[in-house]
Amino acid sequence: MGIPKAVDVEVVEEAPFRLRVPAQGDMRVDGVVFTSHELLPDPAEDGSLQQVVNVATLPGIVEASYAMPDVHWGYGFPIGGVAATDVERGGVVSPGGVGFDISCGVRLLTADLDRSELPIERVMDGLDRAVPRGAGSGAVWQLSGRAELERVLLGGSRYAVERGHGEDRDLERCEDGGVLAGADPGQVSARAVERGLEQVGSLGSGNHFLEVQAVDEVLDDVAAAAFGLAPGQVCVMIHTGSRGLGHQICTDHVRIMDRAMRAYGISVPDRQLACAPVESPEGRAYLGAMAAAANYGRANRQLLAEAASDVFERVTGQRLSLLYDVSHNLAKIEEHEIGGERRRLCVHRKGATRALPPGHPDLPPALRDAGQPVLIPGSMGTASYVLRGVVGGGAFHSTCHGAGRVQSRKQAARAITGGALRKRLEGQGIAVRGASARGLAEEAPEAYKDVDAVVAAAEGAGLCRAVARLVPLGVVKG
DNA sequence: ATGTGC
Repeated sequence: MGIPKAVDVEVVEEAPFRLRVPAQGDMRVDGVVFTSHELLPDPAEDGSLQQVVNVATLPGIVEASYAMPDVHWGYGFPIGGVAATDVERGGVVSPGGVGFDISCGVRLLTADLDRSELPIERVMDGLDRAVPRGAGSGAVWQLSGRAELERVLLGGSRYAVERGHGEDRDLERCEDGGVLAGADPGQVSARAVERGLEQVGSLGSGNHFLEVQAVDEVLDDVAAAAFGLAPGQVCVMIHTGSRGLGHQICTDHVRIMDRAMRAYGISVPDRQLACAPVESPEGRAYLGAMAAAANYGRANRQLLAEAASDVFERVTGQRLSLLYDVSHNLAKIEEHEIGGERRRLCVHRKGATRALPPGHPDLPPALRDAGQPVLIPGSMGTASYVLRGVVGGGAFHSTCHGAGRVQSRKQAARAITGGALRKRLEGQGIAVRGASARGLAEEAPEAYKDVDAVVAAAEGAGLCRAVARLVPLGVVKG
């Protein structure tokens, strides 16, 4: 990606955890970063602030080019970036604003068990056998061919439930009821299909994981009760996405848009911001393929959750119950008020989570009073969080998605060996299963920001409220 | 993130 452009931008701390970059040059709106100077990555090593500036030049962008407290350098857009464009006023959609792992997200399940009564080693041994992971193929489901894959692309978690992998209640506990509308399998290339056939129900690698966790601390009694969370309670968190299929779709459509941009008279400061009007053949094609990948990612998490639940039933006699499933890499068409008018916007969230406030009509009745659960996976061996949306929030009802990297994978692998890290985790009482030594080292906690500080910043910025802090008991990694 | 990389 090269060396970051030396940024010479004015950054104004206008409120605690709210830095503003006033529009200058080609910027159509200001940049707003919900963080402190301490959490902001060093511009000499990380290009994310420049990327916030670049995104502000996109046609049709409204309000501001936003970034969350876990912001860091990504492909075109920063990871932690939120940007909305006005569909009826030439607004664009950009695959770089979603990222390569389309619909990467998190699912949290609860067990009716206290950590003191959990036979963790036996559960971990069961999960070790039941959870396909690592690069390449190997998955819970074997699909018969393109026709069946298309049902996954159109149906998401709903199709998995129809096939007996879960129950109807699960769908109420998924963003969009488990299936994103508008999927168009016709826009998914043969190569993406080929990669997707053998990966439905697989974790992948990198920062993806399945963790057995316990509630360490309840921070909002009322919301925690509504979410079914109590101190000491055992939970399972699954963090994964759309695997090779989503990656291939992003690759394909970046190329298509890179070629098409000129015809629409669009110029961007970075080719990685390749984009096209939402209402153009290329824009619609991408959004159709993206929705297909989103549904693939949801079916993926549904199948892994069922596999984990089967293990819990065998070992403890209890199945798991779905608290919620969120995506943190997606562009969605949503209505928001801009300058006193309801507008149709294309909201890109890349490494950012939708966080609907209490009372929002899109929430299921059981969650409507408390607000949308927001699931924040911490880095390996550190805490994770459950947050909730708040009235008044900001950035089109969005908040952070995780700790956010501060070291590259290469830097992290240089700093520690996988073996040493495994020993350290086991010394902390965290069971580790099936991780490659290299993969483990790349995910060392010191390669990430402090998740407690990120959550404090998101709360301090008024984007969300913390509901519970979770700590890991065991981790399954690719 | 990714059948991991100029």
